[in-house]
Amino acid sequence: MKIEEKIYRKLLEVPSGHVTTYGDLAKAVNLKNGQRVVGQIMKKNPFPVIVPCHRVVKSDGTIGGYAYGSERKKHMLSKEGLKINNDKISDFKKNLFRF
DNA sequence: CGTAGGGCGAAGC
DNA sequence: TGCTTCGCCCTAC
Repeated sequence: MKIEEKIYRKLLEVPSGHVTTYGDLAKAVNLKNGQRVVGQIMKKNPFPVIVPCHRVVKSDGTIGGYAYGSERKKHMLSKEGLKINNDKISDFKKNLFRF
């Protein structure tokens, strides 16, 4: 199975209102330092509607990038119940989903 | 098949 | 505490 498929699968396990990080997601699919790959895959995301790529943030809790604009990403996250402070998630660790 | 690059990360200044 | 640099793995070209 391709690495990207695993990533999508894992990402789908993240419930609304929760987020994960690029690094954690990478580890979840057996990639030690695959953070960049995850980002790459998200960007190339063939199922943008199915896969909630906006629930993936950086390890420090900042929003990070988004193929359709980080603003959109922030908005969606806040709509899911997350509190965003400027570009960071206030209670990020609290809402962080662990596999 | 080789090279560049990425929605990052951790360490260094 | 905030910015810069280097490194990492995988995919796409």
